[in-house]
Order: sequence, then C-alpha cells, then structure tokens
Amino acid sequence: MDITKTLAALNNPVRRQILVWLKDRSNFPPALAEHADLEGVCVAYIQAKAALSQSTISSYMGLLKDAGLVTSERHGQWTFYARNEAAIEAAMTALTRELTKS
Amino acid sequence: MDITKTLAALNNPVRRQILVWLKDRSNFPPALAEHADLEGVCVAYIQAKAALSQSTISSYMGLLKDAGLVTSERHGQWTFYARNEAAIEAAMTALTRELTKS
DNA sequence: TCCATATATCGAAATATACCGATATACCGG
DNA sequence: CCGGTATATCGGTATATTTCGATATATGGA
Repeated sequence: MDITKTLAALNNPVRRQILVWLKDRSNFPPALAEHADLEGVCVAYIQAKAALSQSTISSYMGLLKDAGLVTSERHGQWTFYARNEAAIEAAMTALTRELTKS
Repeated sequence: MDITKTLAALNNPVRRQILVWLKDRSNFPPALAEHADLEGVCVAYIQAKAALSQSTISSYMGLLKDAGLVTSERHGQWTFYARNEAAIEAAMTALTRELTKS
C-alpha cells in the first residue's frame, strides 16, 4: 500500500467521486441480465455518470486500480470495477496514523 | 475545511514529512532563548531539515497553512509554524467518512 | 472470418506543480 | 535612518497531470 500513489489517485475530484458512486450500485443503470451476479460496474456506466471521455475514465480507473483502491475483473468485453473496501480502509488508517498525533 | 485543498497540500512527500516532523519539537534545533515559550518552528529550521530552498519551503508552508493544516504566528522577524491538530484530525475524519463505506 | 462493441493505450495540447534564484518586505538593533 | 536577518513573493524552467481524439486490442456473434 503506497501512500504516495494513493494520495495521487485521490487528488482529483472526479476520481474521488467515482469511489463514492461505487459505494452504491444503484448510482448506475441496472446491470445487463447476464451480468446480474457480477460485482462492480463497467467502464461505460462510470463514463456516462462522470461525463468525461472514455479514454479519460479508462485511465482514471487504471490509476485507482494501481493504487489498489479498486479491483477489476474482465468478463467478456466488459471490465467491471469495484471498490476494494479493505484497501480503502487500510489507506485511510495509514494516512491517519502517519499524520495525526494521537 | 476544503478537502480538495487538503489533499493537494498532502500530495507531496516533503510537505507530509514536515507535518510529521512538527509532531515533535525535538526534530529541530532548540529554540532561541527568547523564543522558548513560543509554539511552532521557524521557517529556517524547517528549511534546513527539508534541504530545499528557502522560497520553496516558504511556499510549502503557505500551502499547508492555506489548507488549514498548520497555524502561523509572526514574532519579530520570525514566523513560527505549528501543526493544527484539530484541523488535521478533522481532515482525516472527513476524508475517511467520504471514502469509506462504514 | 468479418463486424460491432467495450476497453485500453498512444500522442498531443493546455494547465498545474515542483523547484530554483533573485528580489521585495518586515523587523530589529544601533 | 541603515544594515542585517528572516520570511514572502515573483518569474522562470522542468516535469507532471488533465483531458482529449485517434487508434489498437480483445471479445462475441453472424
């Protein structure tokens, strides 16, 4: 867990917003029937919600994944991104430990 | 408390290190006798420890102050910077609340 | 195999950040 | 008021980030 990479990934309002949106699947359109049992949200749905270009969102998700804050799973042509809850909590804990006195 | 400003200020390893150093006054040379009762550390001491130019450290401290993470007090020709513990804790709490699910 | 769809990667332009040295400002002691 | 010291601000260069459109890659279906 690289605190530098984590902070760089979080230092952008859209990337933070995406993490927040991903807390609740209902922030996105319903999954296709064949994806009903899968975790995560495909890039196209995230892109539509964020209203940035496809390439931008793809690279944003790459940054978040590189920082460990999300996981990705490919299913067919789709890549599904989901929050990595444990990693997000660990990052917050580490940052708090480093920066607070108590 | 502006989370965007806070993350921008924290998104630099030297600025984070300064916050950590400021946890413990003994990370710096002893204060001058006439400053013994003052809180905080002067820019010159921080600069020496960080080994970056005076202008860089001055502007770094300005960023940290702008984000509310440190306070500054001028005494004579010196500016003393100290951690703003409450603000640092509040920032960590806010970030954790925003980003974690629990 | 060929096409359409979903995503990733590339290359570029605009903007922001990391630093620096030089200079300005503020303050102190004489 | 003057020189010296501490800090702040300015202007610049190098590098990184944001964001795009174009293109490449992967996959699934006719």
